[in-house]
Amino acid sequence: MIDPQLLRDDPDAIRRSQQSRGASVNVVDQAIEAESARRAAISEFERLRAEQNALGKRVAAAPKEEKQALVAQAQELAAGVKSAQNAAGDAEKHFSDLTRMIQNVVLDGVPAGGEDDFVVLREVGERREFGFEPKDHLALAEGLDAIDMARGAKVSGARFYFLKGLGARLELAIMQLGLDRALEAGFTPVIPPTLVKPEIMEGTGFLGEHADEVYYLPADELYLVGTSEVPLAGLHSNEILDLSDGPLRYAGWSTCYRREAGSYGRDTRGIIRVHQFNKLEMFVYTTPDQAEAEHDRLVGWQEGMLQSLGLSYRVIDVAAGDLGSSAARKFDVEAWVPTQGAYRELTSTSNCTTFQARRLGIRSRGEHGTSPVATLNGTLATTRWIVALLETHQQEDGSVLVPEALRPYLGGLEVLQPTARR
RNA sequence: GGAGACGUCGCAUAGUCCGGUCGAGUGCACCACCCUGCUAAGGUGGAGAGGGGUUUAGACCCCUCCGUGGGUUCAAAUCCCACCGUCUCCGCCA
Repeated sequence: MIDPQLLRDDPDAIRRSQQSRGASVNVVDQAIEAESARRAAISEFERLRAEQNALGKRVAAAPKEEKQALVAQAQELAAGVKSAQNAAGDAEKHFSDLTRMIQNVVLDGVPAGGEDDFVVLREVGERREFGFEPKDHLALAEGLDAIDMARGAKVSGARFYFLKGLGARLELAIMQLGLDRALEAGFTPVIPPTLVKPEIMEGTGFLGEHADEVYYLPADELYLVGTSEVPLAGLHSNEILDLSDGPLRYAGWSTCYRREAGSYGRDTRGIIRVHQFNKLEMFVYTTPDQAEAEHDRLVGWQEGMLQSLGLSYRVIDVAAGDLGSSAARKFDVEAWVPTQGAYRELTSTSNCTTFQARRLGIRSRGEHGTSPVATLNGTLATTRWIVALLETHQQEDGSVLVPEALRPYLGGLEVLQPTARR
C-alpha cells in the first residue's frame, strides 16, 4: 500500500509512477476523492457517537423516574449512529480498495517502460568459449542421470521433474553454499511454511495482476507460496519491530510453487521454467532510509555467489513496467547460458520500500511514534542455477567440472561424470 | 474426528456469574525526576495502537481497539452465535 500522506501531499509523484509502469493514472484521482469522502463520513459518525456516549452516561446516572424519557431519546439516536457507522465503514473500504490498486511508487532512476526497457548496470566475467559443440543443460543432466523430465511428467505433469543422483546433490550443494554465505553475513536461517492464508498472500502483493500464477487450495483456503518471501513477509505481520540494533535479516529455505499460467510454449525444455523448485531467499526488514543501501548489499551477496560458481553474468535495473506491484526497484542478476546465447535470470532482488509493510502492518518505533518499515528480498540460490552451472562448466565428453567453491558440499567431488541412465 | 478449559493495553493477572461506577485495576519490566549514596531499595510521575479534528508550533479535543467477525441492547470486556488460535484428555494415523 502506498503512503496515504503522499496521496494528499504529492499526488503527482504517484501519477508519474503509475504512468512509468503503464498502470492506471485515473485510479489516483479516484483514491483522492474517496479519501475526502472517507474523512467526511468518519467525522459525521464520530460526532453522533460522541453524542450517544454522552447521553449514555446520563442514562446510567439518572434517577429512575427520568430514565424512561432518556432511554427513549437514546433509542432515537441509536438508529442514526448505526447508519452513520455503516456509511463510515463503507467509505473506509472504498478508499482502501482504491488505494490498494495503486502500485508501489517507483524510485527515481528506475527506467520507464516494459520488459525490454531494462538498463544493463554491468557485465561481469568472461563468457565461456567452446572448442566443441556445447550441449544444453538437459542433455548434460541426462548424461549425468541427474534430471528425469519424462518421469516427472508421468507422475505430476508437464513442468515437473525428478532431480536425482548428482542432480539432487548439486541442488543441495548450491543451496548450502548459499546458506553458509548467508550465515556469514548474519542472516537467520528459516524454513518457513509454504502454505499461507489469503491475507498474507494478499499483503505481499501477489494477488493483484499475477493472481493466476498462484496455486490455491480452496478446501483449506490456503495458497502455496511461489517464494519464501511470502511467509517471511508474513512472519512479522502486525508487529512493531525493534530495529535499533540494525536490520532483521532472514534466509528462507523453501520449495516454491508457480502455476506458470500464460507461459505455454516458453522454456519447455529442461528446468528453466518449472512448477516446483527450491530456493534460498534473503528477506530483510529495515528502516526506510537504509533500504537502498541494503538493496545494493543484497545484489552484492548475489554476485558473490555467481562469481564463486564461475558464472558470467550481467546485472540489470528492471524497467518500471516489469516490476511487481510491491517493488519500487528491482535488480536481476542474469547468467550467461551458452546454448541459448542469452542471459537468463538467476536472481532477482526487490526493494519494496514500505509498500508490503503497510499492507501487513509491520512497523518500527522511531522518534515520532511508529512508522512502517521497509522490506527487501532477493534470491541467493535456486534450482535454476543448475542450468547455467552445467552448461558453463561442461567438457567435451559430457562431464562437468565442479567449481571449487562447491566441492566441499559435494564430498570433494571435482568432476561430475556421465553415467548410465536408470 | 470427539470432549473440555482458555484467549484482557510489553509480560503476568483482576474484571465476565448479576451489562452502565471498566473510556479497563494490580504486579513486573520500562522511561523521567526525587531521595538516599554504594550497585539495590524507596517515593513521585509518565508511558499502548489506529483514526478524525482544532492549531504557526507546542499542545489540546474527539472516535475506535479486551482473539476475529456478526447479533441482542439506549448502552457489551461482560449476554448470544459463528470462526480462529492455544492447552488438556480420548480416538485415528503416515
